[in-house]
Amino acid sequence: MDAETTTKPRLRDADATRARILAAAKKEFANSGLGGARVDVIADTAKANKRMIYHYFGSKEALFQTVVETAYIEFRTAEQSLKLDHLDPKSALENLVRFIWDYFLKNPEFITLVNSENLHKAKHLKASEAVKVYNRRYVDMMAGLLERGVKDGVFRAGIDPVQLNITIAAIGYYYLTNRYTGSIVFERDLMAKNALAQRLDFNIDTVLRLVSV
Amino acid sequence: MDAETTTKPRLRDADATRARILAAAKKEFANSGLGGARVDVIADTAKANKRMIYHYFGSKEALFQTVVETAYIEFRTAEQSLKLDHLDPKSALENLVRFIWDYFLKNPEFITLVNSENLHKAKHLKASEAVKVYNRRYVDMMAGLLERGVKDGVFRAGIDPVQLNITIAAIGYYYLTNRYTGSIVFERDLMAKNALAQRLDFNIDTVLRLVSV
DNA sequence: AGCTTAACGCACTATCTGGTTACTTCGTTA
DNA sequence: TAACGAAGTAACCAGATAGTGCGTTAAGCT
Repeated sequence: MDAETTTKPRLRDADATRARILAAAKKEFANSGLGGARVDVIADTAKANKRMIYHYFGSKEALFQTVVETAYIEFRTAEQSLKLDHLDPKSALENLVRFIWDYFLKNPEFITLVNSENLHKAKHLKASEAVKVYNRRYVDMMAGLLERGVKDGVFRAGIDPVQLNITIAAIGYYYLTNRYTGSIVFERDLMAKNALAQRLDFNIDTVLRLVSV
Repeated sequence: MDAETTTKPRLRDADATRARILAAAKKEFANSGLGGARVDVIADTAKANKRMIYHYFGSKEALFQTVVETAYIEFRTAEQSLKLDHLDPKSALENLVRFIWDYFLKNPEFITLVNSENLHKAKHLKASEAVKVYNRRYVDMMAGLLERGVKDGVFRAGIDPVQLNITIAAIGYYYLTNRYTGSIVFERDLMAKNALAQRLDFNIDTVLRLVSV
């Protein structure tokens, strides 16, 4: 009837239903972990029937696997969209630290999903070749950035890009994943606006001191 | 009959049973998270009856709470046993980084328990006053160490001891908690002996560069 | 020895939960 | 427009799971 231009609200839309289930699953798995998540809750949240979950994904664990893999690829894709080549090495590195911090902050589910996956010894991620490919590209980018900095005389030589990469993620990730216990033991609100800004500054400083000559 | 000198294997020993349950629970919660842990498994592992768990701890969640609180206090207690006062500030800091790394490495359950507790927004740790007290003492120690370094002219002034503390934990914790996904995406065995040694060196370097004048 | 208290364990249940069966309804196309 | 496959649903099931009722027996005390 009407052309493809108008978005007709289809009563039956496989892609849309699948996407709703995936989004609901991401939320539920992030909130409760694999063991704590409830398939019925996912179905309800997705406004779908539980049968549909098994129709599209096969099992609870297969659904979890898809969620985790998707989350990883989304992260690396976002990272790839960063254009750092035209910046001087120091600014580029600072932007990278800032980007990763912001991503973790705005996507708290990502962190909890990664934690869950590691609790299960990464058995759901093992299959994925896509993740490796994305990551290789990312490590190469980091290596190139370091090299450029050395050539410019602003970075010291001999830094392992993987170690640096892990450290950049670590100083943001740890702070945010442990925000609840952290806020208790340190008796300050780690998620207060100024606390977050202060932490980001500290992290940028840490990384720049680490690579400087 | 025989004196208290000989350790008689008592058939009924409340403390021993309680301790066995606690140890089993720690293991099970660390392996499977709160949602994935099974009370029956804990009872079996503890060679106790499930009834005993409810007798001593009341509920699965109360047991989890005890496990988490105990793990925290054990960590801070071990930390306190470090004697750093007689060392020059740099060596003291290096020893601290080394200690925390070793502790995380040798107590992997600690990390997974903290992750689980944060997944649940630290609702089980909220009550505990003991944890706060231990932590205050620790932060004070760190502040004193920094101050001493400044006075000696080896550390720069103005470093927030809490931020530094978080960073020291972060660069070890993140590497170890994400060892499984990390080993996949970076395509190297992060837990290999030389990889671990390399990481510790990198971390010590990171911290010393961070505090140096 | 007798008595009281607390450790201990069997066997049970109400409920939950992942997964399925059997069926209906919509959309597309021959 | 008939008909066929795909999308969708409700009701159901078997096994799992947190939690208990109640009886038994060891340990300590007098």
